[in-house]
Amino acid sequence: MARSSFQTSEFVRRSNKILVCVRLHKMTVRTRIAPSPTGSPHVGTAYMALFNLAFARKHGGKMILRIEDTDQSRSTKESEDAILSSLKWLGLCWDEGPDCGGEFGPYRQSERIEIYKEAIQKLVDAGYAYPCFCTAERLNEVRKRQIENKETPRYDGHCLSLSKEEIEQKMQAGEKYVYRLKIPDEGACEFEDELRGKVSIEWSQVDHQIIQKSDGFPTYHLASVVDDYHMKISHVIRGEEWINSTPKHILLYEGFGWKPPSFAHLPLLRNPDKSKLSKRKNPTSIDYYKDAGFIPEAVVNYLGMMGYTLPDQREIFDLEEMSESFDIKRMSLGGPIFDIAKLKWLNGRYLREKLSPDEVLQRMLAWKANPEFLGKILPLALQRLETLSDFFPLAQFLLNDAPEYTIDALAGKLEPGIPAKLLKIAEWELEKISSWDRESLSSLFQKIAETEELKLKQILSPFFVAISGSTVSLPLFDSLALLGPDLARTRIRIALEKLAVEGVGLSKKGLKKLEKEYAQKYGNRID
RNA sequence: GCUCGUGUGGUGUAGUUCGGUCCAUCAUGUCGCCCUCUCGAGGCGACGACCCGGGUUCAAAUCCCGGCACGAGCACCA
Repeated sequence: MARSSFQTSEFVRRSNKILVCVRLHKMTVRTRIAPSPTGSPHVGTAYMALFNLAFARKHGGKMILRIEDTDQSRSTKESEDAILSSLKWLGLCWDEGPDCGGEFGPYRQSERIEIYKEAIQKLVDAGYAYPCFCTAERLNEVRKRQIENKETPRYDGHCLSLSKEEIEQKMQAGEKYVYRLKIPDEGACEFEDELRGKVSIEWSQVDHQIIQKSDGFPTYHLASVVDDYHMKISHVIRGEEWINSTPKHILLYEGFGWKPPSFAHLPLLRNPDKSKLSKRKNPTSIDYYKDAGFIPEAVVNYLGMMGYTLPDQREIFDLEEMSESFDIKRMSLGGPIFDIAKLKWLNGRYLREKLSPDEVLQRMLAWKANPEFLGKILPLALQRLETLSDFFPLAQFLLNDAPEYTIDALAGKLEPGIPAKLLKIAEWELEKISSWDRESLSSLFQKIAETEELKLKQILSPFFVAISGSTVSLPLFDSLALLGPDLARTRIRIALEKLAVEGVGLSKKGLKKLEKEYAQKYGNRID
């Protein structure tokens, strides 16, 4: 009896060991998120991070964070820092990354340039890539003609016919060039998507993608494939927006002679009008949700229920609970609409069910009810105080999500249409400022006043209302500075929407006209 | 425009793999009622959906075909 049970357990032990070996050897799950540090931390990044994490955790694997900063003109260190700290705030933590290192670093693409150079040479040698000397003018012309002929715009392979001598000559002459991926002339690329099954895309639809820019930096496609391979990524879980370029990636793996990872393309978060979530229509910055008083647990929980349900349909869960039973096949494929009303409900439940009153108090203190923040408001309010009790009513708009006001207050005494125009211009101009402080904000509005040939005082009234809810309030520029870019922008957007529903906003035509006028007076927009 | 992807109430979803147990689940939202000093929270209830048209079948949300709608991609951006 004792002996046989010993044998049994010995057998189980041994076969477990074998199983574990097989898993470790073949199946070590490694997923990644690869944000590009070109703006404020996006909820979509958090969404992808959450599912990559849940998948990795479920399979006892790791998630890697890699910074994709190959666009040197747009990438900033501030943005990188902001993204890392926002993800940390949410509690979505990575096992390897630029801040904590790891076995397969560096984790910032700008620090891996040599690896890509070598990789591209390998591709050229293998006949998968070639140099291209075409000018932007020629490319534009080709594209124009193709669109006229209703074809998918695509490089025509012009430089493919260059001889070795011609190439050498051009390079020696110092002509600018890029490297392109050579796409097969016919057939289709078929690949397996973990969620959607077989996907087939004709090669004729795929462009001869530039894989190295003329500044010597690789593009996303090349860099991410090379890094995913070197970082031993087993499962690429990313947004649906990448499906159409997956053939390029598969071809790159083939060119290198590497085995591609599995791919899973998740649906994209949507605006209420079903378009891809964008800051024009919805707050997309993680910082907005933090500033507006949401707590990280609720935000993560909410993102988790976008497209996913636990097997028992429970709605309140954390990352750990989600990971335990996580099955990527349970994802819904329709793009979920990011519904702030439901997020608020969920956040409320966390506040009253998951946290104790004392914990809620601590959160509030850490959030804005602290000496530092209130201390910054006080100097602005002081001249306006007669009693201590005057303070909070004055400061209210700096502590709440958004103020309330009437459309009449917003429209003010300005001519109809002017408030909307000013708000829109400011929205665009605010995208351009490099640092969000009193000085920059002040000069921004001075500039608008000058350009629009109005007095500063005149243009400011709609902003006072949009930001504070009243024309009688604390100084605007200081208030904006304290509010931060995300809350401020959202308030301007809300004001614009209010004007639009009242019929005194910008019509489609008006907006087009304003866009042109803006480009002329203020230069190009950044979106 | 071309290509790919996706379609269950206003919104998030279960059910679709292997057709019946689905005159379709749960939640949110809106409205109403109860509780309560008000409001809120909580409880209860109502409203509201299988994109459309064919086909297969005794039986279709589920399988097949054809439409339609929506989204994404089509950059020296990622």
